[in-house]
Amino acid sequence: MSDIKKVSETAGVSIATVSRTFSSPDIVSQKTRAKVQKAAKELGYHPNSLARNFRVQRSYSIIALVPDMTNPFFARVIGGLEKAANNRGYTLLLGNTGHNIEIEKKYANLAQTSLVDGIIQLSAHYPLECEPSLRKIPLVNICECFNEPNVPQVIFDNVGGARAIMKLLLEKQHRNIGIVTGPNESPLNEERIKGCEEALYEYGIKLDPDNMYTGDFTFEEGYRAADIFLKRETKPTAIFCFNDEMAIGSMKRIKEDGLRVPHDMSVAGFDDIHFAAYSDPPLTTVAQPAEAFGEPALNFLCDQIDRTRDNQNYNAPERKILPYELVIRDSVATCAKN
Amino acid sequence: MSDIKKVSETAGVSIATVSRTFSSPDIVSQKTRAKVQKAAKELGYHPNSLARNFRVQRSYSIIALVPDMTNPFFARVIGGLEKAANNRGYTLLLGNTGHNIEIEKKYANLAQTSLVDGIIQLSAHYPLECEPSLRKIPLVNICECFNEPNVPQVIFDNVGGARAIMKLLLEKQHRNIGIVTGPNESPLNEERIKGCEEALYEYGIKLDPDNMYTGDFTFEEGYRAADIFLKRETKPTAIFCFNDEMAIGSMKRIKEDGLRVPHDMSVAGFDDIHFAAYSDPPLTTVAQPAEAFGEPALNFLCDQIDRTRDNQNYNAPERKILPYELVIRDSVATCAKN
DNA sequence: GTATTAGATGTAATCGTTTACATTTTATAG
DNA sequence: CTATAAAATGTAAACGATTACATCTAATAC
Repeated sequence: MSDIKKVSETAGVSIATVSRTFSSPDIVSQKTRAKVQKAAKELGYHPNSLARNFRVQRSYSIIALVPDMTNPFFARVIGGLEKAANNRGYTLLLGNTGHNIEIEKKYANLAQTSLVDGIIQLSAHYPLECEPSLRKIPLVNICECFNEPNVPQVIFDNVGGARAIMKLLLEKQHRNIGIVTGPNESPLNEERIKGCEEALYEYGIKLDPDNMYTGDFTFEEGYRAADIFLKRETKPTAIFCFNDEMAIGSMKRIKEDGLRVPHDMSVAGFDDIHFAAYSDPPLTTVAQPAEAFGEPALNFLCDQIDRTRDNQNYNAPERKILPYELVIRDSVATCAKN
Repeated sequence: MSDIKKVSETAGVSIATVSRTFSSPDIVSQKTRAKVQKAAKELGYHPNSLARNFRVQRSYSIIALVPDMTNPFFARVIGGLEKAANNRGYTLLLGNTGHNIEIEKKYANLAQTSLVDGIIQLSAHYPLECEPSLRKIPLVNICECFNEPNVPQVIFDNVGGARAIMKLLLEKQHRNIGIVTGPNESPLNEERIKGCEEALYEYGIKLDPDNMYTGDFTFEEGYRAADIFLKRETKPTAIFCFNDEMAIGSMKRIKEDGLRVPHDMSVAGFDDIHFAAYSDPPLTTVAQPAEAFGEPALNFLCDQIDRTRDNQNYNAPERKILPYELVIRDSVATCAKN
């Protein structure tokens, strides 16, 4: 590989000029710029980013800590992040943590060794092991959020979404609704439960813990939840799953009993994954604007990165809430029993 | 941020010793190592990877150029790549190209600026724009491959997989089989077509172009293909789609006509995405060992990286073929017509 | 014409490590 | 105990760019 020096020699200018024609072309004259570019082309020269990043002490890359890339929802979120990152001249690294806290630390460590300029955490816990006092690494939390001062969040309106779809079920006369939640710990889960409560409250109904099954967002758990509900003396007339995968799993189980969705039992999901339009029947669900996390997340993160470099003290923590959208397809019908 | 010098001062050793306790701890004595680690901890020191990578002239990261991360099959491939990369101390960057050749070039350019040590290309064309003579960048091609000398490939046994599932259909007495292919240009597509031909040949049947529909691997195109086949005077008794998404799209369309899968029409897919077990009916398909691409891909790539650094001339190009596996579920039945 | 200024280029220090080589310390053999 | 080898540590030169500052050139004003 040829370096800046070789180019400067064959172009007959100083290395500073070569550097400038690549990093701030506007301040070098037309004529010299042409000379340098010609020489660079001849020699097959490309500025060495390793050297550049080292010199300016930033990597122009950020990492997203994603619990499960295989999850279609996260895949969409990542798409949005990537686009937003590229718009700002950052490259996006992905850390697939598999919910494993050790792997997550390993990735977060890239920030401490200056390999990435900031972190976007998609799970609900603080990813760095260092003391709070040393927490100087730009970080934003999206999707599922922990509550830590100074960490900006961009979250989805989970309570609104859950409330809306629950109200839809209630409007369709369902009164015995099975709810398949995610794992207990997650705030996201609590918010969706809160949304359910609010909707039920409007109809004068209390949330019945017996009607709740704690799943884990997989097909398999949706299947299992339906299995349990179906074995009850008084089956629910509708099942609301906290994500689409579980809803599809539930439908599979329901259909195995010869029951029809939605005529015999309604099913609602959450997320609106691509597949939701192709399940049988197509799933009624609430759409999260997965791609929309990108822009605000990068706004927050770039702000922090710039502030950190300028040694400014941080502003008040910020938070952006993304709106939901109800997607009505064919898996919910008016309750037959009433 | 504290640097190596500060640590060396507070530990009372030279910077070389500090460097060594982090990069090759075995060659520094127990006692000094402890001193250094203590000092580092006190100061919150983490070695600056930017500096390190610059010094050793490698980034320990590689990039995978993936056409569509949202595609569940690629998501699995990426998972396997990531694991293999991590095992070798590399971090995996992802470039989501969206089939866009400009974006792809942009990502590939990271290699020319030394930001990544190598490239794993998941599509069937050469990603670098430089002259063949300058092609010194470690590169391996997986999944869908172009044929370029000196670029190792790891591919899936597409002809074997297609032949096997086609033979299954033929064994079940199907003689009029609709085939939904991917876009024409791709080698992968040609291979699967070849597999179909081979199976048909064994039964003395010629591949009939009229029974082929050129799709694009989306649900929507599968749906459209089935729509066309269903409108024929003599409908096929089975449809074989070159991926699961299209198969699921086909099933949706077939069921809309009140036809049952597989009793009235059989459907077979390709890939065995997670969803294939949860479609209605569960899909008979051929499993590609998506995660298995990772290991051989990284073997090839690391070989190249090391050879390039040692200035060795390249070996003969290599190629690894991954075996298929038939996954028999409920979407294929014996042909009713015969 | 000269004085003044803006624009273009050059010089050289610097970023934080690694590592070849030199030196010192420690262990082993006699 | 000394001689020798091995192990541990130190010294200092890289790696390839950026950039503050100095210098030179060209443009403008008078």
